[in-house]
Amino acid sequence: MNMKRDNPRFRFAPSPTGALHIGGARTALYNWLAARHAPEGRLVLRIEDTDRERSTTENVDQILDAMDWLGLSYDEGPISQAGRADRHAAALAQLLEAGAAYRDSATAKDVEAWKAEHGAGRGYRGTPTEEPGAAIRLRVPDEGETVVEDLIHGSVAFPNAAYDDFVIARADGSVLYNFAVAVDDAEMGITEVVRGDDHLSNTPKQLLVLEALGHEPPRYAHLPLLHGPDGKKLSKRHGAASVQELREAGYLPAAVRNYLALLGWGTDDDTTLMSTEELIRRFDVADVGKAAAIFDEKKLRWLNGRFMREMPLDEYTLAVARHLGREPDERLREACAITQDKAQTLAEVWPLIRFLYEPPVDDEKSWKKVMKEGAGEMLAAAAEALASVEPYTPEAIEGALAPLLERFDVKPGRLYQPLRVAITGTAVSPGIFESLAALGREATLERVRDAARRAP
RNA sequence: GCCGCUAUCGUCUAGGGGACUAGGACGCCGGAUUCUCAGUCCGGAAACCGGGGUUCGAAUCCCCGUAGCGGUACCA
Repeated sequence: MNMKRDNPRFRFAPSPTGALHIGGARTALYNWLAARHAPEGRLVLRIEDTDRERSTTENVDQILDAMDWLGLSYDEGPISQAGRADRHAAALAQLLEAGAAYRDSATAKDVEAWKAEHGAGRGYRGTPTEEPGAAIRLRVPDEGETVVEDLIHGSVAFPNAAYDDFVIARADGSVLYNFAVAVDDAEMGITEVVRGDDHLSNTPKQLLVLEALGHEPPRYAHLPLLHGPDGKKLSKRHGAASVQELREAGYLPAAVRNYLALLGWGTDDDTTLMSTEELIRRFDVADVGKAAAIFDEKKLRWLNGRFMREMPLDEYTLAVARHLGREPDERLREACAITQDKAQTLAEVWPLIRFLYEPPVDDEKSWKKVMKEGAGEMLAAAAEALASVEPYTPEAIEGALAPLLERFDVKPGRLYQPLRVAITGTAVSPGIFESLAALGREATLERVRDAARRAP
């Protein structure tokens, strides 16, 4: 935030109607970065669960799990909005008492009829009633406009006349979103509201509630939305749409934070690769752009690869182990060592090291492609060389194999590709000398001799 | 329909009246690294939505249009 407040209080307020998707994750990230950037910033997590039909505890757990995996901590909460019903009821009573809100038994059809009569541009104005089955509406002025001072969009004015006297509480007394949000933000001392652009048009309503209640409004920043590759709103159709899916796809939390931060926000010097510390240091909500961004997994993959390559081997091994659901032992560490500069996601590691754990399964296409006439003879010779090489290291192995190239008068690929297929079953693997060494002499000889017998 | 937001390479963006022959990154294409794939390095193609203004000068300011998106629920 550009204007420094002493103790800015941010909030992330997801509704638990599904898993935390990428757009929500970015909103959470921006709030977190801004809160951590400010000297005494605090972040409150509030669960907007006033829609009891769609809100489930499973979804709440998923959101908490996603926040945890992303490394986004919060200072207060999670606070259930539904759990604050008594506070909402009190605020409601206050407005009813003051005449700022009233009971109205109008149905959706009635509102429609009213508009047909008064014009589509006029907001609905109801008639107070004492009937029991009536909802509660807020009185909206007919004149003037409500102005949202937005950190990203500047001043945005909305004509009051265009807004209905909107329903703030159901007939049963339970409150609705725009009312609950305004009350909670005010009573929880929220000073900075950073949320998606889809709430910009809702903000005047919340401002009206705040004003009726006599509360100071928080500062607002509405973030541009995230879209899928087709330009439409992001959804399951677009591949990895939830945080959990990102994790399963093998992305690193730090890379996801970096990528998400860059979606809608950039640095003046075009820095792309940033540690989370640097993100916190440089992030400013006021610098966020105005246009919706498209989530492009290709760039995330690249960024993720960069993070994977820069990790210390132990950390990298641990990340791979957790992704595979294994214990990080010495064998895995060795396997990771020869793949670290090849994979872009954790999910790509296993196919590269699988041959160290399981017998090779011949990929027919690879076999046919590399096992040309004479391959069997070369493999047999290679086995012989490998049987006696000492020590059994990548360097020594290379030294023992190189003379065969001259002896058979072939290019390196003619020898190394058959060897690769012999030990891994496929034509793609980490470096051949590293792979032979990692496999170990015994297993190597067994596989190479077996291939030598079967090759032409 | 009404109210509102947005608009620079395919994508993320820099730029905020002259420094723009519009910069960077991903992706793409080509080359190098002669063990595969990847990685890495080098090079290349690629954009100011359209039309009017304002101004000596507009990607930048204003208006109109177009397109996309959001809101318009007793959803959040």
